[in-house]
Amino acid sequence: MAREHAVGLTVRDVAARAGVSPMTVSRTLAGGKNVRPELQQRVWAAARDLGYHRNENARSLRPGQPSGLIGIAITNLGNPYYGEFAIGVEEVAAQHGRRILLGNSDEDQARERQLVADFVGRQVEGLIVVPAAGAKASHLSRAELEGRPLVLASRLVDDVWADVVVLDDVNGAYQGAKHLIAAGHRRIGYLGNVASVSTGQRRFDGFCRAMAEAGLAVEPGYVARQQQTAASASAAMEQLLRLPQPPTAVFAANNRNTIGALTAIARHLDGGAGWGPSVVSFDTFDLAELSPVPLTLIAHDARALGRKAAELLFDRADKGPDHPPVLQTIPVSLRVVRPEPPGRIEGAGPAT
Amino acid sequence: MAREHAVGLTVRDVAARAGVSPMTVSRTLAGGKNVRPELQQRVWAAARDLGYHRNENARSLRPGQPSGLIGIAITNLGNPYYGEFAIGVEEVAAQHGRRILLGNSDEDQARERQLVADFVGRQVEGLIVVPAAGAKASHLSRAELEGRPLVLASRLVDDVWADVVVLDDVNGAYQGAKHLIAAGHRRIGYLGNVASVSTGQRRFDGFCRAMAEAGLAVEPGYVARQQQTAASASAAMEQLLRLPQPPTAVFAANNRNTIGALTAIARHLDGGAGWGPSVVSFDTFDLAELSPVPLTLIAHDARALGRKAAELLFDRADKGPDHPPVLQTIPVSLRVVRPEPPGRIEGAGPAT
DNA sequence: CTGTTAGCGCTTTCAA
DNA sequence: TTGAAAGCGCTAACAG
Repeated sequence: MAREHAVGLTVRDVAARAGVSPMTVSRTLAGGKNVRPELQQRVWAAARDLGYHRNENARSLRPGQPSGLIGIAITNLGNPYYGEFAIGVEEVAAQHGRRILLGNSDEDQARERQLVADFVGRQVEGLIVVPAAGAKASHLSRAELEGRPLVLASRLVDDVWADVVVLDDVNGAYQGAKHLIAAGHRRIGYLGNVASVSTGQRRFDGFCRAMAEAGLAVEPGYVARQQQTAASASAAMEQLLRLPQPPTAVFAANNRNTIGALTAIARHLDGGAGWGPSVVSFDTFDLAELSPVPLTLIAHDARALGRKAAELLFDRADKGPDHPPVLQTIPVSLRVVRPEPPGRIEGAGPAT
Repeated sequence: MAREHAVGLTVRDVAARAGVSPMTVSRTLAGGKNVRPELQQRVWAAARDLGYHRNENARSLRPGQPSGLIGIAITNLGNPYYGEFAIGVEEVAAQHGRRILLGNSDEDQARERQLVADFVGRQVEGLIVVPAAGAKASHLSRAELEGRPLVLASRLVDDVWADVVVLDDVNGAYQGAKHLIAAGHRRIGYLGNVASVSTGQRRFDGFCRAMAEAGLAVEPGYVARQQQTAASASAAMEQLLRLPQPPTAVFAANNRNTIGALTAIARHLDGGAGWGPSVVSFDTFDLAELSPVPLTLIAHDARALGRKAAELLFDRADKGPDHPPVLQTIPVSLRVVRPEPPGRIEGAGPAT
């Protein structure tokens, strides 16, 4: 228990204490292959007494030795969706004995580029990137990554050679829009992400497909696709509510847009309006049950997305870099939180 | 532009290409002190053409060289509160050119211990830890950390020599409870965290103080302090609602408990009950505006908490390890989201 | 201003 | 089964 203010201990310190050579210490700590059990005991005891921690950086300096690090770049950790995603990655990484190097790109390409470069400099064994809006392939090329495996998560980027795991965006949005149409809605608004984010485009595509199949036009005046925050989504929703003929339902393409929409709708109702539009939301979120209007979620498991991303990374390490890229899709499912009351739509609309 | 599948490039490769010595490359990349501008140009060009990334691990191997890494252990990244916290830390760390090594302890002491040990092995320059429930001082001792600075965030741990940044838990809870009492409430329930988490204890203390000052007893039947998840909080709230004399108001000591409580209350109201208890919530959360009952938040800035934690860490690096530990408090403030209608309490309670 | 030498902590040879 | 030597990529310290 003579654990002093230990700093800068090395294998040699442990070796000296155990009365063996540094190599015996190294071998023991690496698993003990070809080391007499008795010596192993001595080494472990010495390491414990001294409070020795193997220097992982020095260890990975040797070529062929893995660094044990995985780099993750996320656009917005404050979004619980990405928080769950990160947990999923971390879970699988920890199972494989790897640690997470985390960066928040804040939806900024320059920052993302910087993060990726730094991850490479730190010898990460692989990268998992949720690409920022408008991110290009250049800083994600194989050359730039020095051959390290890359997994794109949640969002796609053109012309990048990488494994990809995304939600079933197109189909999910299609199902969600169909759900509204089947309930009788004809005037349907759309609140979504910028098109430079692949989910923004894919979900809008699914929405449009359902509308087209039903013979409904996607009115530009009902579409707002620039909202990255709940606050701006709330403002966009208010615009829709102020229209002479507001939509009877709204498709919100992610949790920030849904939260903004519901906030605006609640304010609207508190203001005395007796009526508010139904909502379909891509993504789940807390307190969905409190929705004052009919609400259906396009639900999915963000943690599973993170787990799958990490699994793809480790799979790639096994398969080698030359197998063709994999594209995995995480399923989504409709979850009706507050059903549409019968006959609601016929009488829908603002009091005139 | 001859950027090939570059892997394992070293200063020597760059030096060869630039026609200089490795030291000139090193000096240039380190800022260019005492290197002729012309040579610097050549070096940068060579590095760019080759796609060279400096090996940060090798760089930090040299004693005195900082690793550029900060370790963070968080209990639950999926909680947006901690997501915001992590962003705050990352922001400040990035400003200082440091990168984040992140681990999710999942409220598990063993996992936290493992994370901390690994962070030390990776030569982090400092650690920021949100201690898991019941975490003890042993694995956070100065010896165990080999003298690295430690900041405890959000929660306290006894007998740990570390800087600390916490929310103003006691006073916040006190103000929140007083707010309910001032509104006329006498039967007040409490939903909170386990006492082995310092916030759980501190917030309960503040609550009790306000109750005592008002001459009100804290009825054990109205107190539930074992909920770590929204689901269990919801169940606890249902219990309270089923009491013959349910509380007219509830103090929820964190966001998970509030979300559970509001969910249960909403279900209760949907079930036809005309009445539900008022709520005061420690922590903010999305969609608070949708609360069906009077709601006041004890609000604070989780990102600021993260920023402050990182600042304390860098301050400590300047001040040296022997200055006495600092305890910083992040202020909180009451925010009325849905006010108490006048005369509500007199008639409160279940229909009999 | 530039280059050479040496060594950070660890582990892969290779020899005993 | 154990140890000695060498070297991973980088940069202080010291020449030149």
